[in-house]
Amino acid sequence: MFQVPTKTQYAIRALVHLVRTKSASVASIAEAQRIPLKYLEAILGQLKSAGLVVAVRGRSGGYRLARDPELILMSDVVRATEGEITPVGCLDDAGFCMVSEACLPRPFWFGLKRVVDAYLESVTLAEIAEPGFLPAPESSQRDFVARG
Amino acid sequence: MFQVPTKTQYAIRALVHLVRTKSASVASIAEAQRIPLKYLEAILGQLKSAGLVVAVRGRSGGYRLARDPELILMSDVVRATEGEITPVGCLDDAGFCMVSEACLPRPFWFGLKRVVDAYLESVTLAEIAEPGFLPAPESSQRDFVARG
DNA sequence: TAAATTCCTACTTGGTTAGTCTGAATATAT
DNA sequence: ATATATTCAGACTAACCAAGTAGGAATTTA
Repeated sequence: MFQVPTKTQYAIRALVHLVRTKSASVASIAEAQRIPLKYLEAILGQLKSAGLVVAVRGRSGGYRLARDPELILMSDVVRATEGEITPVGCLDDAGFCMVSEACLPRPFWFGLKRVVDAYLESVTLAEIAEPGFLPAPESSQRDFVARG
Repeated sequence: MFQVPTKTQYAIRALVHLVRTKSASVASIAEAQRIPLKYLEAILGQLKSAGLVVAVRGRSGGYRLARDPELILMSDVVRATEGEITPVGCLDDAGFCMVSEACLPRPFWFGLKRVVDAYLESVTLAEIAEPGFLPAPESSQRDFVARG
């Protein structure tokens, strides 16, 4: 569960690379990060469409970040490669599950979405690119749900 | 991203059903929860292997919870249907990504795993089966990561 | 002994992910 | 100018996995 697609992993690695090199061609990123060249081309295209990177075409062109990495949230990146986070369909559509007990689980899924979203919004690209970044040792998630 | 497989959704719905009915046949659960019969059979088999439910074979048999729903964590359920939560392969194997900057993102993924795990462990089946269950309105996830 | 049930194994099917291929458009270095 | 290095675009393919089916065997009770 929660297997993150390689596309997103590649995207993040590429962006981290750009944090450190300022500017780089697809080929150089692909080699340094061992990402299939043509695949990475497509991925950077998506990141460009999402406004996270800027491309310079032609000889001695390449990619660079569209803004400071402190201003790029990981939620931005994930949204760029995969769209919104919706653990379960019934968070959008209001079909069967609204009616019966079948959708008692709905608030639970919604809580999961909130927790994941909050985490992704709490981390910036700049932080990831910094070698010292570490998750905190201990804390209970318990406070993030209220009982009815 | 984070699309939860229907198998897991079905598993949870089935378990919630068992919280409320005490005991039920696959057929009755399948009908009430609109889950494909044969598929649900397989799913309940997994839940049984995981020790979450108990089966009674033969006529007037069925399934019931193996223990009180207060003692069943949602992490138990998810683990039963999908195994461990590993957003990214390199959280297990220590290959390429350990070496170079390629795996600067690793702590980030680890943090995600921790956040999700913590949430799933913070909610019990009993709570989900209760109509009043609701995620809390506001709180920052920021406290769950430390900067290096 | 018939009916209702769990259990087991194999199969099918559709969609998604991951990646390739070919080549066009564009800009620069020389 | 022209060769070269790059981004860009779209179709295509292969492999995998989720989702669900099919058929029947094993088991227990009414």
